[in-house]
Amino acid sequence: MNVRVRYGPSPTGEPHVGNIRTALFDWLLARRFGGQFIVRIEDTDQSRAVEGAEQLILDALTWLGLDWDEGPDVGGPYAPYRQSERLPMYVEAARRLIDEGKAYRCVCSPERLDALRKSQQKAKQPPGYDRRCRGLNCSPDEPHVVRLAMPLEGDTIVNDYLRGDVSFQNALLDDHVLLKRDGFPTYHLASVVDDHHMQITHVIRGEEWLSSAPRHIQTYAALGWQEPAWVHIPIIRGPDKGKLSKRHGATSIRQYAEEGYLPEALLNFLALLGWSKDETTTIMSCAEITEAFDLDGLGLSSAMFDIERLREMNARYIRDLEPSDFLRRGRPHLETRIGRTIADDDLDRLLLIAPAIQERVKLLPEFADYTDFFFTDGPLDYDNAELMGRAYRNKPWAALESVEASLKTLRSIDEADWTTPALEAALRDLAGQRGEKPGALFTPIRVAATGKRIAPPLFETLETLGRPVTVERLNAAAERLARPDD
RNA sequence: GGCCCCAUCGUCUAGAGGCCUAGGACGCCAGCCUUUCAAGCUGGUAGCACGGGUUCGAAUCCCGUUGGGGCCA
Repeated sequence: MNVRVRYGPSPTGEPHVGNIRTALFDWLLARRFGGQFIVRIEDTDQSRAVEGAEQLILDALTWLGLDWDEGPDVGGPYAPYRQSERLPMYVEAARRLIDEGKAYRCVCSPERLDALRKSQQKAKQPPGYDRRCRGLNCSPDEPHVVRLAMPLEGDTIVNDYLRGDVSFQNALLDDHVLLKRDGFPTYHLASVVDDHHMQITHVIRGEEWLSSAPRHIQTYAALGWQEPAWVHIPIIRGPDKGKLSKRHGATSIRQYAEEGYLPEALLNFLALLGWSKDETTTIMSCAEITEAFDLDGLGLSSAMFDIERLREMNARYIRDLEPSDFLRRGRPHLETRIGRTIADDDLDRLLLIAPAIQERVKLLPEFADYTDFFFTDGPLDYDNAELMGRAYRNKPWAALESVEASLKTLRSIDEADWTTPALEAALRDLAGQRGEKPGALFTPIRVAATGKRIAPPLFETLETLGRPVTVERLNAAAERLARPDD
């Protein structure tokens, strides 16, 4: 199967999950069948253009691992890949259509169009241009738009790849604008002209375009071109059930990156929104998805974006990371927390405890919560209530006694024996001797060592922290208990 | 309002006439494990929107209703 697909973002802002999923399906189809994935910037609406947006779009694709074969930055055989740089092609197409009587200039003023719309509204008639200029051969010297002369009767059949034939009555479609007053094309013209010239085989786009597909099909017909395969994929819905949009829950890709989602997790999640491999598989690498991807696996009903599911999938991906890889991905968040950079060697101290942390972290920034105390020099920030825990609640003297016992035990362990198994054996033994539950003994140690009630497993933590720091922090805790809060 | 699309657990989905006593995943609930928090393990909860057909047989095909969504305004 020959496949050439394009992703046509408008540089009006950052891409969000809704439109990046379209890019993903484009990319998957291209990679699966050895075709080309093309990025084409659709910047014909000058008023909505946002400075720098194009780069943000490319960055988002790169972050997700979606590489492109042709595009505005890398060029390609059908360059340029920005619509604003392809204006002559649209003008030429429009001119040809006018010459052949398939399109016409329309000099109707915006005011007239406005009045027309209002009167139609009042008369409860279907809105649309009344074709007043059709057949009038308006002068090219006056300000004008170019409209397509749509068929007046009959039906236009959209052969949608997923839905089959969808038929629209031509009588209900008006003569839409191809070229605007400023000489820029509308989406309707530009996408058709470009898709044809760029030899696009499959137009994959959101279902919201299905109702304008007949216009595109008529444009292809008027130009005498062969139409591509139409693949209208279901819309992604937000929590309010409506189309996911910037106003309603659509988060930019960059934001997901900042919140600590892994690109591979987001990719897996997005692929499963509307597509499935089989009855049981949910966790798939990008390579596995690519290998299994097929348009026939796409569903027809719109899916809701369930952030909770994404979170869990992300947690799963984090757990499955190689520990050293995990540390490197978490590092920036830790550095932000402690306000300084961490060298590789220093980071690798955490290798021992990394797997335990991976089990706990759902979003990358949480990495800092489980590791910042390893890199803190001064006194830890916690209060005595935390230190005493449930077992010693309101009993500072008992807590002090416990901490001192732990200290004594820990001091008895040599630097050379300062390992997780030895620490665990010694402290469990101590709990047994004292006849108390392990939890009662361990809680003050944990808080003293980490400054937190919720922390990674204790013994690995102490080993990683090292003997001197552990002893120092327990000493500090003992002092605090001896000197009650003011 | 007109046109169009869609319809399986709360969510994502499997299912293309008998393999369905409707499967999986996330969530949720319970239990186990347990040094906090997690993870893990075991079990459980929950769905074919409704009504008509077609058929020996329908989640699966057809029609209608209802509901949701999209586009145009």
